[in-house]
Amino acid sequence: MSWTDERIATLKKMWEGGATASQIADELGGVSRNAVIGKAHRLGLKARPSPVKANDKKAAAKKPAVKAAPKKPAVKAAPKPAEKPIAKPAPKAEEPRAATAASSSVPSQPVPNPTPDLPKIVSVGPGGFLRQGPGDQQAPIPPAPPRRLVPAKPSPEIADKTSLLDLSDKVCRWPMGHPGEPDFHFCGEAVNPGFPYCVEHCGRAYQAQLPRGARRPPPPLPFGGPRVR
DNA sequence: CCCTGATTCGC
DNA sequence: GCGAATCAGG
Repeated sequence: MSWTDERIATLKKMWEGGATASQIADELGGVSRNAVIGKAHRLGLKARPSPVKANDKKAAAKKPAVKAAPKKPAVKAAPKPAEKPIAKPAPKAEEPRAATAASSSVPSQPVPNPTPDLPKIVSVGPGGFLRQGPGDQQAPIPPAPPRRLVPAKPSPEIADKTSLLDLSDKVCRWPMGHPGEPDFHFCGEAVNPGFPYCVEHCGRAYQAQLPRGARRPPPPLPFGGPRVR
C-alpha cells in the first residue's frame, strides 16, 4: 500500500485531531501502526503527548542505548546489562474505548465539559474525505464552525448512530452528513455482501455506464470513493 | 500484559 | 522513503 495524497491527508487530519496511530492505521487499512508513526514523522508532524517523551529528566551521561537484539543480525556490540527486577502493584486500568453508550438517561445536555482542552476526537471517514470532486480543491465543506467539542463519550445525539468506531466489514460505510458535525455518522445498515455499502448505497456508489449522450448527472460519490482493501 | 509514541536501521 | 523491530513510559 502506498501513501497516496488522500491517505496522507487522512493521516494528517486524524493525527492532528488526536487520533492514535493505531486508530489511524486501522482506518487507513493496509498499514501498520508503525508505518503511520513513521510516516507522520517523515511528514514532520510529530509532537503529541507521547508516554515516553513526557520525561524531562536530563540523564547526563547516559549509556549508549544498546539493544541486545535477539532477532537481528545487527552489528551491535556492548550487550545490555541484566534488568533489575521490579515489583509491580496491581494495575488499575479502566477506560471505555468503544463507542457503546446505551444510556438510559434523557437526552439532555450533561454537565458542560469543565475541561474544554481535551483532545478533540476527529471523524474521518473511509478513504479520507477531503475531496468533493476530482477537480475542485476541497472547498471547505460548509461552515461548521459552531461545533461543540465532542465529549470523550458519545453524545446522546449520536448514541444510536454508527460512528467511526462502529465501522466494520458488516455495516454500510456510507457517510451521513459531514465530518466534524456533531451528528456525523455512517449509514450502518447491513452491507450488500461483498461491498462496503448497503444495497441502497451500493446503488449510489456503483452506477452502470450509460450509452454516450445518455449520461446522468454526476453520481454522488462519497468522499474519495469506496475504500479498497 | 495491554496500550502509547519515538527511534533505529535494513531494505 | 518505507516500515518492522525495538525501545521506553503509562
